[in-house]
Amino acid sequence: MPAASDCIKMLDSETKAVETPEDHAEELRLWLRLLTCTTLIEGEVRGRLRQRFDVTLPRFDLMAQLDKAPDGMTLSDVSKRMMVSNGNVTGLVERLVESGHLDRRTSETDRRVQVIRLTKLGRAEFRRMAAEHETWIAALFADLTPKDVRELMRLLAKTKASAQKSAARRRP
Amino acid sequence: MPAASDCIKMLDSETKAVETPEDHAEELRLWLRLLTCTTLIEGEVRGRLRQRFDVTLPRFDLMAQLDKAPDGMTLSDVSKRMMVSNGNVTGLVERLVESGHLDRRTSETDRRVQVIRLTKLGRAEFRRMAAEHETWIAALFADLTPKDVRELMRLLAKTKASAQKSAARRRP
DNA sequence: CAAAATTGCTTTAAGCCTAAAATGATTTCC
DNA sequence: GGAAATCATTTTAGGCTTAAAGCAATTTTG
Repeated sequence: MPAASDCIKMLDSETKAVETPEDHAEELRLWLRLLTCTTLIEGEVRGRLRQRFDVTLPRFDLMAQLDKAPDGMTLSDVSKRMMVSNGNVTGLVERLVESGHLDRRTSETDRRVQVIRLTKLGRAEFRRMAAEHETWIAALFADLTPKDVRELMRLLAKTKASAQKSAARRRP
Repeated sequence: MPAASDCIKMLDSETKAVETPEDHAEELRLWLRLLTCTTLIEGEVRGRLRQRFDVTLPRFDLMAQLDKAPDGMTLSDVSKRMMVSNGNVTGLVERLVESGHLDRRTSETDRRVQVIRLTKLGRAEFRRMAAEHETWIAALFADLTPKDVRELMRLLAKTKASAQKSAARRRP
């Protein structure tokens, strides 16, 4: 019985627009599971950063971006990389400059642009946190074999590409 | 050269505590990719919910939980399911009761407990949104084959279990 | 039974986040 | 050269989020 109805559905979808709504329950379940995994790990990391270093996850993330860019980044760059809104970055940077972790200066060539860098203090603190952070992540993924990790990387790359394509179709 | 140092490292890790910090760059990259995928999809869903239905993602998520529980849930249940703080749920529920989507009543048997349900309006609106939501998710995952989906489900289940185990070790 | 602990929820303070509008600087294009 | 468009950032308004403290109601325990 299920096999038969499947066949009919497939035939329909190969010929013409299907009236019966397609079943996408599997994709939905996949999305919820993906979200659960991320929320779980993110919450754990957030809590540990607060406990151990009294720092928030967004601040850590921002410093991580800057650590990879010794020559600094513009706010727009950061915003794109972190996939958050522009206004969000403004506030985060404000607080991190205030606390002495970031250095912010206006570009010489374009007075619209702000370039931000880690200060010596900021870099030192970030490195200290990052080292520990890496062990937390390793522990959280500890039960995955190297093969699992590779396979997940591959499938998530495919997922990212698929999602980007779909998102781009609406925002060209 | 890299092979030799790998051997040394492996020997070390099989015999005694290693002085040299282990390399967990792969797990770190995996985590970042997982986070990217989730952020990407979540942002897309958030934007569409706002555009099409003028509703926020947290509200939609809360209604989704209640739609699966016709007899209602307590705030604690919701909080656990959604993996958010208690105080967060209080505010969300307040606004959804206000807008007529939720019904909230104090339990007969335990006056600490609040039971919330979808109203007729809430359920109708949610169903309408959920139907469309499902097609968005399907589109975002469209390039994955059924086999990819199955494999991702499996690996994410393993990831979730691993993360839960690791998280539980620190919060028993 | 009454003190102590737990449970369910709310409040508070601080910060995060978005979308949209506003501001100011730079380019583009007649 | 100057109007128009674009770009980088900030501001605004509203909502989300957390951790921690607080308040009742209930359960546990001596």
